[in-house]
Amino acid sequence: MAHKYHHGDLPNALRCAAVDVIDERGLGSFSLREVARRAGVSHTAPAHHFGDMQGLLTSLATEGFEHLHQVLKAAVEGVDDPVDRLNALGVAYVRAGRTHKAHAEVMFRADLVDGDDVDLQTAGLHAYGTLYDCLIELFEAEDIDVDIDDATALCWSAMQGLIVLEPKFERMCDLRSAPMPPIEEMVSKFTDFIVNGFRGHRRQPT
Amino acid sequence: MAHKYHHGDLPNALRCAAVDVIDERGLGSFSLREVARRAGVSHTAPAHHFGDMQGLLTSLATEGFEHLHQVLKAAVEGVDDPVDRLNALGVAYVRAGRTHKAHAEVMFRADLVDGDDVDLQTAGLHAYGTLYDCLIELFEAEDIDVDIDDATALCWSAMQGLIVLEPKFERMCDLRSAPMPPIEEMVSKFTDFIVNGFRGHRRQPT
DNA sequence: GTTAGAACTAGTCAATGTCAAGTAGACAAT
DNA sequence: ATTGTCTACTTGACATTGACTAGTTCTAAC
Repeated sequence: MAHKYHHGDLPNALRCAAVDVIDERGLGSFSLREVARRAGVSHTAPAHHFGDMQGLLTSLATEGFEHLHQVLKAAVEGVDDPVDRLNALGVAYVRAGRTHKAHAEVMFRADLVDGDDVDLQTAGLHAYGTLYDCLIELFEAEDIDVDIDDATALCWSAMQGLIVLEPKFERMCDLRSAPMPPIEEMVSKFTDFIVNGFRGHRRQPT
Repeated sequence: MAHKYHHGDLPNALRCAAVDVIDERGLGSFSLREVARRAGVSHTAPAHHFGDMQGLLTSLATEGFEHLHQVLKAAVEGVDDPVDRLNALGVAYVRAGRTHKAHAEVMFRADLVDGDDVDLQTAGLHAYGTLYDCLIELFEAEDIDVDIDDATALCWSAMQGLIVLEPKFERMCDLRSAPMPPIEEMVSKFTDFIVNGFRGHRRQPT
């Protein structure tokens, strides 16, 4: 027979199916049963592995953060200048949000995921750490006296806001029939402004 | 009898009920029927005024933007210094997000609202304009040469990101048992960094 | 008073998340 | 080989949901 009773790695298959469903129909009309259907299992199979819908989506969000962490690590590799590194992180971040739209949509949706999930937290912390470390290096290199947590928060907020608000910005540009610059360009501008802002807090002004 | 057949202003009553439902049960388990129940009308009454769920939520989002516009206008009133004005806008923005949590949750959810809705667009544009105008004044006052749309995008993104990511930041602080500063303080820090960043693009350096 | 139409209700339908109960296979102990 | 006990699933049922169709009730213009 074609189908084994034991699937092999159903949790992963369900995650993939979930990504497909979100990509095709959007999170608004996401359905556990549709996910099960695509994975070729019964409609209650997902519950067995993830408990409920929140469990599946939390697992997806965790996967998203883990992937983000990898992407961010890869982005700074081989880049020496701290500012370039920061910019590379920003670009990688928004690109990850684009290439993994389904994951990105879920990752910061407090109403859909279980924020207390330990795996989710550690995965998020790892991604956070990459940015955090990058800023430490930058501040040491340029002798900047800014609280790292504040700086990390600003950088992350700006990138996250950019991703969320991009459709709105695009509309604003359309209304004035001005073309919206590619998002990577926006990231570079943001990075430039923010780094400039940090430089206002140098210990010994040049 | 106590109830008139015609409600008087059912659309408004439904919006209020919707806010209550979102506040109490969250957007995840939001239900049109529950809204109707709370408003004391049949389960199909909302459809008559808003078409469908997306219609109701779009109306809520529009209301949110209109309120935000009022709040932002009020925040800058009587504040003369452009930087103080920008800071006041930021504080008002995050406070509006807190005091009107239900609206804020809906306003930027592309999957729940109809982005093509004209009322929603104009309401959003008005709120955007307040920030836009504030930055124009700032740049004129300080002779800064930065594209206003880029600047607006950065300010808005940072504030929006702060609201969305605040729970995450709080968790990061908890994990190191460091207290999270009040969000208004974060806004002021962000504003400071960002304005500093803009100042790096003065036409005639001081 | 009649009538047109707006405001709202009632009933129905397929679809969904979750729960309870059952079944199929793996695997170790006897 | 058989038993027993896991895990990995399935089947069936239930209440709830959004949306649709077809009515019903009230308002107001004439």
